[in-house]
Amino acid sequence: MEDVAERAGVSVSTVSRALRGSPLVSPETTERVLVAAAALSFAVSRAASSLATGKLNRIAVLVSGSLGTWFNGTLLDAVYETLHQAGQELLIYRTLDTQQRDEFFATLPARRNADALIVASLSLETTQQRRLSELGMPLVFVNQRLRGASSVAVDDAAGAAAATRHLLELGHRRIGFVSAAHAIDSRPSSADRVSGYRRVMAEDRRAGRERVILVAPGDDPAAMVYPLLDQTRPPTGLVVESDELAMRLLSGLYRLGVRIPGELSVIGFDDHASAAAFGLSTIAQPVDLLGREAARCALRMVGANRPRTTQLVVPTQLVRRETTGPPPD
Amino acid sequence: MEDVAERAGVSVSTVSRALRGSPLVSPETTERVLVAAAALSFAVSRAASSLATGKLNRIAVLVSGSLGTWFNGTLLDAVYETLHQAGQELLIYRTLDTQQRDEFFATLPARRNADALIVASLSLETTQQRRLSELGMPLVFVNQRLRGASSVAVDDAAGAAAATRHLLELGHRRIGFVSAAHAIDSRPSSADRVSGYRRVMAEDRRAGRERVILVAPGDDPAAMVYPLLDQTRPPTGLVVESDELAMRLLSGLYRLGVRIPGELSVIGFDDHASAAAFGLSTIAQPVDLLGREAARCALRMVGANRPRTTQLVVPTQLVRRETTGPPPD
DNA sequence: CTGTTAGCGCCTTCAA
DNA sequence: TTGAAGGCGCTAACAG
Repeated sequence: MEDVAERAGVSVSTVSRALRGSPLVSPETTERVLVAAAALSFAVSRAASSLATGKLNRIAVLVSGSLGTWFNGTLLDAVYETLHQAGQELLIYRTLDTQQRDEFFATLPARRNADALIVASLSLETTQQRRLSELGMPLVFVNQRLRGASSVAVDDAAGAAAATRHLLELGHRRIGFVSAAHAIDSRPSSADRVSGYRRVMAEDRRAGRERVILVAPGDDPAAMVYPLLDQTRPPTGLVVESDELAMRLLSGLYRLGVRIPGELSVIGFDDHASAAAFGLSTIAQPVDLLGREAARCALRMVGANRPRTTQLVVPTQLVRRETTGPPPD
Repeated sequence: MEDVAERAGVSVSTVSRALRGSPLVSPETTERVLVAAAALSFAVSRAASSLATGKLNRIAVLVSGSLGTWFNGTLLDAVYETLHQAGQELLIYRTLDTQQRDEFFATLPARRNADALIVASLSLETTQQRRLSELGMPLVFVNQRLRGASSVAVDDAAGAAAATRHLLELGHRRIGFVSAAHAIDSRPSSADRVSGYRRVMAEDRRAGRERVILVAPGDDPAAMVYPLLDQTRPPTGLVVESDELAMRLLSGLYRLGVRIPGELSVIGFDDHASAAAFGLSTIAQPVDLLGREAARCALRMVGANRPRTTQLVVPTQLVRRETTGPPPD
């Protein structure tokens, strides 16, 4: 910066100000500084700048599971977009399993290393929540509502309810729910979705008995569902927790020769990028909106002196495609 | 840090050393410092630390296109994994279109803001390459070989050649290549894949005339391919540039009633996460290996005083599934 | 509008 | 093995 100052014939303070476009510097001087900086291909050290100002201009996101997941990818993309427009950078933390998660909470690497932290879709224990609040930095939770904290969440229960009602309206009575029973890495959404299904099954007089089918991580969902179809009163419709699971189920059932939706209707949840190609009926979840709003919320809290917490719930939408139809007679 | 020093009854220098596990500090002192730091829930400011040492402990990745892409997601995941093990953080830059890319090259936000930059899969113009080398930081290119620079790349040409040969061996003679003709955001891989196909078609005496089918961004690939099947000498096999394109093509053809592989064999490229569900034969591309090696290479260059450049080419693998078979008689 | 003067919090000599 | 002193590069407050 000294070099630039010398070349432009001004002081370093002026260079500093000019480079940040301060109105306190005359246009001509600013211009001169910019030219000098370009000539020397100079760039401000963000580390030094951060040290002096106390602002990192960087927001961290903690995600659970692979970054390549449809959900995580879409979310990060939206977060990036919003942060980028605000001139902020994106720092990523990822935890794949409980061990990594414990490590994260033990060391809290985000502390003093970002201006805010967005916590995406992971169920936290009470101790972990407390640990986060000790962080002393703005926190935004995605898909998890916590008292006294900011959050943006999809209305999972309402979405699952809508899916269930969709099948009821098509004439289905025996409707099951298929869930992936992850212990680790379980999302709060998961529980909400089952409960939405349960509520409708309990309250709607048309509905038969509820039935939840748990699929363990390595299992083939089709192998779990297929035997049920031979029973005397088989389910005619299935609400599946996520599109990913639904697509695995469908491709398995197709191979076993099950006609969809002739014999069995299937509706997913997410509106995964590949769902359209599968013709999968589903409950669309606006993950990009989720990411955008989470980022906005974080930016807002960073800007404010006394940050206020806000809670936002975004709606889902039924997408009718080819895997749901009337039940067999 | 002062507080910690006081609480532990030592100087700040000792705290600094102890916190980084320096062997110059006696075990008891170290222990005392660690306890004090934990009690005060103190964490080192990376900004200050970076300013003093000149190391950011952060590596940036520049990706083109959405982070939610299968390729980008998988790559970032592998990069993250490797960096995390080495105690480095991941900073992300994304360019969606030419405008954003120009902006990136104009401002070079990564300069002095990361210890190294990994440039993932984008075709660079000569001026952009030069601009990057002016950055004065270690550079690693993914899927793009540049003279005098480090790179890790998939052998795209060999992969496409293997796909073509696979069809030839099944008995196909009239084999086409389907490509997505993106102008912007074109990956270097794209060109290599066509050329691998071309080479085999030219050199293998069994092969008929080559035929490249270009699909523009918004187009329905099935709509482009379907009319060809009515010609007198229709293609019986297609090598498709990417699994994503292949899956779009397949789902379209299924709807039009084309039997795969009865009437037409289709082979993709990537081994996309959903390829197995589609039963898609493909050329598997080890993107995770690519990411891991790119990160390792970056770490190596950051560690070295006089960084040496290295070039690595990783192989692909044929995955036979249900979309390729013998041609119709 | 511009220059001068102190730090920001940490790390690295150099001395003890 | 530990402490003291200076500086990393930038910004903010205060003069002018």
